[in-house]
Amino acid sequence: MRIGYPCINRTLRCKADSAFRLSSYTEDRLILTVSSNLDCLEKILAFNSSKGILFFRITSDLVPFASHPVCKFDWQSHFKTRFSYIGNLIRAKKMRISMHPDQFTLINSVDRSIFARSVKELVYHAELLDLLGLDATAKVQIHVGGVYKDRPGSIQRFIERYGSLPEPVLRRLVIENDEKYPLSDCLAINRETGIPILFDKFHHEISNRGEGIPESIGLVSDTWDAGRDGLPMVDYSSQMTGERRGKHAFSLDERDFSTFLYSTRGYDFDVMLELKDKEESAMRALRVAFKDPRLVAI
DNA sequence: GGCAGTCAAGTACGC
DNA sequence: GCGTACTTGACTGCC
Repeated sequence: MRIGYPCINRTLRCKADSAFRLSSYTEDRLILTVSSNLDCLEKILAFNSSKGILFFRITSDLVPFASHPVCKFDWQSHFKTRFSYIGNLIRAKKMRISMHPDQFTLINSVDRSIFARSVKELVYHAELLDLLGLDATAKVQIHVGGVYKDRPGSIQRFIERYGSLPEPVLRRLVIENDEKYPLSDCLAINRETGIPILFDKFHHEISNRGEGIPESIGLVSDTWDAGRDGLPMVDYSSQMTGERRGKHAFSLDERDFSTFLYSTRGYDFDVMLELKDKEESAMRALRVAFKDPRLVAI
């Protein structure tokens, strides 16, 4: 088990997700921004490694507009050495990496042009992880997509479109249960496609068909090929008290996390903490999990 | 230098 | 049909 957090580090005074407006796009601006983002990514990874945080989600903004038609620049070749260097660092420290394209990436959109743009976006994510030299255990997670007032039809469209995705995307893509498509739907999609399921504990608590947390972890674990995909990934958050249902908590609820660790003790997986205070919660989670035999030691 | 409007992309929901 | 949440900051133009 590795423990991690997504995209942003609040301790270090640097950002790996600096971006700029489309209207101010120039090749020079892109090079400057990506260069600075990569420097910061390296600093974050070094920080994480020193704290025993071995799981990290790299921001989709690392290369702004990478999948947009405005970007004609061969950033892949230009930054090849930098990517390779950072990838070596990740592998040397035995860190796990994921990425999460945002809500605009939709495999099952009824609009084919949205699907086409989504494929470009997925290819960008896969290329980035390829440039880092990471194997297929580095995953790209997405949601199943929209419902479009026809759940069975939208699931079927996902399955059909999935089959047409390029191989570099297929080897990394995983789906995540959410309010719209709970675990049972994801499992049905897995049976047709073989796509691994990333279990989101928080979304599962909001939308489920009565499956308990340990049972669910067991079910999703079977969708990951240990040799190729690595350990299952799990997104962890809890409800912010007194807020709208579905709002992520600001910080780790140590008691809830401790209960979660205990109840899932029969399974091994990597945990991504989706909490606002990022590395702060990750470091607290590591202290909570200190004696857990699953924890990967640094 | 500071302020406030605005920012690539989509869906779903409430009014 | 429109505004807003999702999620959040920070870019950018303007004073």
